Amino acid sequence: MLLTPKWDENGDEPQYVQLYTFMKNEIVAGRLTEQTRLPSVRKLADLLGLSTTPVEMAYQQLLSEGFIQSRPRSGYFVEALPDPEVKPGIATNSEPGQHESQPVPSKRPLLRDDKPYMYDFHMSQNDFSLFPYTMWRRLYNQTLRLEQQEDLFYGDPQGEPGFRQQIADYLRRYRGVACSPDQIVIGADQFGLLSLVSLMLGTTHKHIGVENPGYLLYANTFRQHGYEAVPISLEEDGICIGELYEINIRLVAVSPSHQYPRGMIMPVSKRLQLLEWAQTVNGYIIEDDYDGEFRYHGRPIPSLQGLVPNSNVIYMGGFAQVMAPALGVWYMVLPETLLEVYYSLLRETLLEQSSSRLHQRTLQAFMEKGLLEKHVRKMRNLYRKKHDALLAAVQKHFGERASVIGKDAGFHVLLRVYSERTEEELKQLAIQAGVRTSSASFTWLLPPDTLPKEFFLGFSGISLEKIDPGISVLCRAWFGDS
Amino acid sequence: MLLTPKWDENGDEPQYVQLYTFMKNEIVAGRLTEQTRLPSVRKLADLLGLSTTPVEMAYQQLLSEGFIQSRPRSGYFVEALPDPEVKPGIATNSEPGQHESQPVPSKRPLLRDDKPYMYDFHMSQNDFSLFPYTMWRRLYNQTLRLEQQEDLFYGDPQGEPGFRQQIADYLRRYRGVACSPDQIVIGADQFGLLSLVSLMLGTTHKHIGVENPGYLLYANTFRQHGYEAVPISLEEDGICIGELYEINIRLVAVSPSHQYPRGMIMPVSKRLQLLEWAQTVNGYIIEDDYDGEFRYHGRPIPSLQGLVPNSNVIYMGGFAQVMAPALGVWYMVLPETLLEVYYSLLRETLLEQSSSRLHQRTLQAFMEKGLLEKHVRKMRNLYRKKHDALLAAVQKHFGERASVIGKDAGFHVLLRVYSERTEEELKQLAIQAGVRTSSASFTWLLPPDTLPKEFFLGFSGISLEKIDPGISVLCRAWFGDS
DNA sequence: ATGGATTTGTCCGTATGTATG
DNA sequence: TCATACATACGGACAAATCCA
Repeated sequence: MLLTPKWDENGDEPQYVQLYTFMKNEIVAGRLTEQTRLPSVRKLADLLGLSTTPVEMAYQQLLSEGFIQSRPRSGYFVEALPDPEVKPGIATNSEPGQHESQPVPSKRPLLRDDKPYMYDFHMSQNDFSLFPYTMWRRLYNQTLRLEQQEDLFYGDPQGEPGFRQQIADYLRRYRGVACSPDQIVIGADQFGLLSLVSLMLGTTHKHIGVENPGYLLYANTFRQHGYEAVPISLEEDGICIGELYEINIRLVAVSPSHQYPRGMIMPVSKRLQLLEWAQTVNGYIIEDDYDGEFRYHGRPIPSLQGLVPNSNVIYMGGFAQVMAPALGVWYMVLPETLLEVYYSLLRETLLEQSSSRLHQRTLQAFMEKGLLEKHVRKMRNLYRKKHDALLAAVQKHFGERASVIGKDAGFHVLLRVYSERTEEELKQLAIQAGVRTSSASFTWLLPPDTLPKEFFLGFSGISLEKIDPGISVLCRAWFGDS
Repeated sequence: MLLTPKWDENGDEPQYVQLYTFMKNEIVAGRLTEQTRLPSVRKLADLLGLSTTPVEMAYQQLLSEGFIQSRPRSGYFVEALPDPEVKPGIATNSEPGQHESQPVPSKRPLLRDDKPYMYDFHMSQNDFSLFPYTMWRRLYNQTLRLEQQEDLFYGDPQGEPGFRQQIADYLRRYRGVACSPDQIVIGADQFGLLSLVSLMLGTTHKHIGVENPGYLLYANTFRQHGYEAVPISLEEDGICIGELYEINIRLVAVSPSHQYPRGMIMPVSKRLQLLEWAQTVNGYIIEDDYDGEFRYHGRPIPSLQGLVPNSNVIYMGGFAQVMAPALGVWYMVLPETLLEVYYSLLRETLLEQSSSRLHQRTLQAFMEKGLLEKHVRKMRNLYRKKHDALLAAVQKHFGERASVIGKDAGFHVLLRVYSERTEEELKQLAIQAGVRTSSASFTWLLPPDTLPKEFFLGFSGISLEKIDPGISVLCRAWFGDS
């Protein structure tokens, strides 16, 4: 609109004439509409790299021809177009291609189902009612100061050192992770961190074992980087170690503390077997611990990573669940054996840190004041209430017609429904009743012959009061009046 | 520290004894230092999933043995360790592995040269003295509100729609880029965005042409994803089109508006030839426009992308230069023909947005108020002053002994030095004189037989007053008293 | 709401290249 | 060849309007 793509540098047309013609066309074509303020003489001159004179002359010309109006010391404004009846040529000309600058309706496919539901049991929402808004604002504002100008520049590509120190301390205390700050790598998203892992490990074997069913991000991400994703069966106590030995892989992703989506805990005996497998094949284990802090009854489950010192475990965590996804702060803990590989990747690629330095510093301050610990406890208590309410509601309304899988932790349970209806029928009935609950079938990388009818019931996002009525409505939709 | 990795679940040791032993060891080993406050009885019990009783018993035991001290209604605090002379066993034992929680000196290689220099002509610093601190804080605080809780959740994986609209408008006006918001993809870093491009285009040809010399990030990133990076010669007016036809490639990365590092502008004729090449081989052009806003004399150079409608150009830009790198907001503009590929990548991989949603929203508000335009002009004026001062200083001190390459735009110029000394000597002399100026030799993917002695002189980061003395010092270091 | 900083239309002195006499 | 006039462009200056703390 303002920056004319073509400009006759030293040709015959004087600059002010070119400018005048360009702006006249913009107005006639309707791209500059009535009452629109033109850029000030000085601004446009500056933008175009000219002196004010040609701009002024162009504006004067437009002014004298009545295309624009001058409000002294306020600006130039586009006049209403001359009446079409008087100049029919312009009117017909301006019809087809007008308003090119209007937003075009998006052709992008809907990736998230954002329809409003009366009862939203989405599998992993957050409840932000307890988010420490004022404290976060205060700490952010303290981070962003003139006196600390350098904090606005690029930070450590691995993540802010002080922040990594805080995370190392936190992980040691609350998740039993044994690591130094040097082993921690910050990133803005899971995909990015996993991509780094795939680059670090991809020189030899390009296979990754994943839990089936499980969190599909691992399979998807590594596939994008040329890996083959091998589904590994899930037993009652976690991934099947036997299969790991049968197949020629050296990398596996697991969620031992709270399996996604089925919620099982891998017992210590199996954990030791898994670590032994990694040592035997000289391979690596990716430990997904995205909800490790959120265990509601019984003892928290320490990480696999800290069970045996210096084991080949890559631990993945982040602040999306404990704080907010919008901050964009995730991390991973690399085993010592991968540090050199990581450093050479840094050197070769000149990687920048993707996670905002300001948010890293703010989180660091938040943790240094011991506020994270406090906030996690608050959130856990809140989610525990919801969790308990959900279980009570399911028991009350469904009784023997459904059973709950994977309780006591995380942000959802699975509801196994004993119904004659097909999964698709159940889905539709839920939608019609205004209840959001997605089927767990998409978590299978390789679906079994008969899919169990299991549905996600997320409890973290929905408000406490809506849980019981929501479950009641869902039960009635599926089983008629109860 | 607090969460014991090993816990004898139902073994012989009572819980309080395990806890007592654990904490005693922590204190003796020095991991819990004097005057550190222990977690409160209730908190620790909650954390461990126990009742308060065993925790209280453990603390009582520690108290009675003098390891900790109780301050009623205040907390338990670690006492000073018993005197080593009295208990020599502990002292000797605590020497080697003590203070495990202390920050370990990093083994990571120095990636950025962060030594303090008296005169810092780093090639691409920012001057944050004019950063709109208060306005940014205000807008950020307005973005982060209880009433807009949802903004804390995951956002649109492509980037916030309203923000993309603002970027589209901005690019059209100030860079001559023609695009709809649908074509814009937000990301937190260049590497991540380029990785997406490499995944989108990597199904067929895995080759990328890059300017030689040029910005090595393109070669490095695509190499990591299995591409071969082919150096293409640089002519006086930009990349050599002839070579593109000779080699079997279908992807090239260029910086037409201000070539990095040599600062040349690709003339319109060559731009059209380049676009024609892309059409002929059915390939793509990556246009790097990271400093397109910063042209100091003469007219701004409109983007290659907007020269011909619907051309196969991927435009790359970001807010690191115009605002601050620490925000972590970059973007690219995809051609229409790549949108479907991008969408299926989104669907398959379940990509999350990496750039912080809060910063996107804040930037959006900033742009909606027209403040970005204002800020860019301010920064450009500031950098122009520095640019002009640098050129004057070089002329004044070096005279005929050096010439300047690539002026009038960006954040650096190249100084070609006519000296008998080797590059390494010049480097060392500059360092000894307290002047930071890196050689341009690293920008060659494939160095020529004789490397010209060219040095980066960045002017954006250094303060205006230091420019002339800095150049003076540098000249004297290299040529003796002048 | 109120004062100070910034922005804005307008005006003016000057410089340069070209055409004219 | 020289002086003059004109069109075009540059860089400031002024005072009112507007924005912002």
